[in-house]
This record gives sequence, structure tokens and C-alpha cells, in this order.
Amino acid sequence: MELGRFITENGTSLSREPGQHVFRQGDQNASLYFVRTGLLKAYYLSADGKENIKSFILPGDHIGSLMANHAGKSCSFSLVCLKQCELVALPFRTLYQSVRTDPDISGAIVDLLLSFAMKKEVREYELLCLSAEDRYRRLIESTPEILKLVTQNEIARYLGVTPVGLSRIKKRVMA
Amino acid sequence: MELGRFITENGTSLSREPGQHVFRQGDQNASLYFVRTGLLKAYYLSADGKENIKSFILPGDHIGSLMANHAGKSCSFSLVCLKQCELVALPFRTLYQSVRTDPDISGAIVDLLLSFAMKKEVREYELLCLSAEDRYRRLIESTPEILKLVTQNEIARYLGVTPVGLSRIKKRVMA
DNA sequence: TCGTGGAATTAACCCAAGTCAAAACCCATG
DNA sequence: CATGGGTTTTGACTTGGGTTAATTCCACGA
Repeated sequence: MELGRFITENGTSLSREPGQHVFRQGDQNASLYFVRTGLLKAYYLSADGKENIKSFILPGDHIGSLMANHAGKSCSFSLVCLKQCELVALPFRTLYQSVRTDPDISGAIVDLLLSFAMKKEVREYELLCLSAEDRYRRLIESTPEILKLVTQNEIARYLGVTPVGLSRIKKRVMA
Repeated sequence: MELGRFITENGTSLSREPGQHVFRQGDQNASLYFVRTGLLKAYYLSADGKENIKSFILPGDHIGSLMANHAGKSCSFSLVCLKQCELVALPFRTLYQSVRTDPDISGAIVDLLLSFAMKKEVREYELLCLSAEDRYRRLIESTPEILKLVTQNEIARYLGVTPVGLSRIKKRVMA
């Protein structure tokens, strides 16, 4: 069976309003979410209340807390809707079980995990090797759409600088 | 079949001296490597000659360039031995094909990818949310062994600071 | 025991970004 | 069209870490 169908057949749809959370840091949550429409952000909240944005999630993307799914731990980040969202939730268990029974699904899962791992690897590279300014430059090049969708405040928290910092970077870059 | 056996049966052993590369940034390389013994480092080299260390690889770990394996791109980083190493190389293709034929292997691969993805997620968190000093603290807590195995220079490049920077952090931390 | 070369530390100086606080801007709404 | 809330920009000041270069440490071989 092909993955798209598997998801619709085994998952449960849900919709969320802007501002609503799908799960929060510390929750137990054992599902993978597929985004049909909308926009979400995954973020960390530090002990002193600072927000750091892990990623933005767009239609066609999927997200879930690996930690919470796999190791029986709790979610290390929160997932919140920035716009009205239509999602499909799939218990991780369901997916995991069919790895051993359905070769098509297991192929699809491997691809899913591979593309996920590659994304993380790129992000790791950017955070390790590039300056905030370079990361900003790359963002404008690779996904300019995102700039329209979220506040500059959020872009900053995604790039790993403060809003004030990003404002200064912008000025520098355009000059 | 169980993964360990699968690897020994389908892979080819190789050994490398300290200083020898397994592959270099820019290479085409379509294998996954399993480390039997030794120590390696995966690193990025920037245009202006600066080194940034992606990770250290210890016995029992596995590594390969996802980019080069999957998307037909070339390796985004280099892999070099820090000590004499015994490795097993497994063509990615072999692994990928048996996902569809052998449920045990495909389960093992999914686990492999999951643990890989989780590691990357932790690293992403550290680079995004923690200061260099916090990262250093965490390193001493979580894997103090590594401090004995590599130079402080390399620890610094792994943490994302210069050797000079790390020296200052150390002084601050011990006080 | 004395060099010698690589690793680590220290010092002096600089710059990017953080912090805090005060404008300025930008709308939506009444 | 004025008001008020949120977002962005600016300014003044501080700080962590980069850079370069000098110095100290140490292990090791002659």
C-alpha cells in the first residue's frame, strides 16, 4: 500500500485554530502528524522563558516528537499552530508495526526518515558552520516565502538571534 | 536476518591508519560504515580553510553521507581516522534493497535511522539553544571519555568555538 | 639532561550580538 | 480619523568570543 493512502486509512484527522497547541514540551505524545493545510511552528522554551524555534512546518510536511515516540521519553519541544490547520495524526505504533508486515510502507518510512535526517543534517551544518548573517542570507535564497508567513520576531528565533539582532543584520545585508 | 550478521555477510572490511581519510567532502560515496574499533571524526572544511567538527565516531557507531547516498549528491563533509580503525563498509544500495525483501533488516534500518535522527535532533537543540559554555558543560557530563581521546583543539571545533575560546571557557567553568 | 615542536594558555584588541529602553512604524477597529 | 496594540527599528551599553601573537607547558627523542 502506498503511504498517502495508509495515512488516511489509519490516521485520524484533526483541525486546530491558530494559537492552539498540538502538543507541549514535556507531554507524552506518540503520534506523527501530517500537515494537509496550515502552518505550524516547533519550538523550545528554555527555563528562563526564552523561545527558540526548531522549525516551521508547511503543508505536505510531517512532524512528531521522535523522543516521545521512540524512547518513551516526553516531548522535548512544543508544537503550535500559527494558522488554522488540518492535520492527520498517525499513532507511531501503527506505523512501526507495519514496517515488518508491509514492504511498501516500510520503504516509504525509510524514505521519510531519510529525508528527515537529511533536513536535520543541513540545519546542523548551518548552526555549526554559518554565522547568523549567513543563515539569514541562505534563508532568503532558499525559502523566501517563509518571510511573508511569520513575524520577523519568529524568523529571528529560528535563526538563533534576537529580534533586535536580526533587525541589525537586515540593515547590514541590504546595504 | 539480524543486522549484525547482515553487515558482516554483505559488507567488506577495511582498515585505515590514523590520518587516512575514508572519504572527503565533494566525493561520491555510497556506503555506510560501521565502526568495529578505532576513532574517527567527521568534519566540514569551509572555503577559507576553517574546520568545524560534525561528530566523533566511536566503536559501535555507524556513519555515512546521507546526501551522497540518497540524493545522488556528493559528500558534504569529510571523514578521517584519528586512530587506527577497523571498519565494515556496506553499499547503501544493498541495504536499501533489502528493506523491501527482509522485514528484520527493514526493522533494523528503521531503528538505525531513528537513532540517527534523534542524535541529530539533540545536536540541533544544543547548537540552537545553548551557549558554547553550556555545550561544554554538557559534554563533560554526558561523554567525558571523549576529552581524553582528542585534542582540546578538536573539542573546540566540535563545540563551535575556537581553541582560544574553549580555553577561556574552561577557566570560567572550573572556577 | 637538554633541546624541540606541538598543544594550551594568556594578553590585547575588535566586533557581532545581547540587553534594556525608548522611539517609530503599522496596521485594524471604533 | 484618531487611538491603541503589536511589531520593528534605534541607541547606548555590555559581553562573549574571534584574531593575532607571544608565552608557557610538556612529552619525547637525541
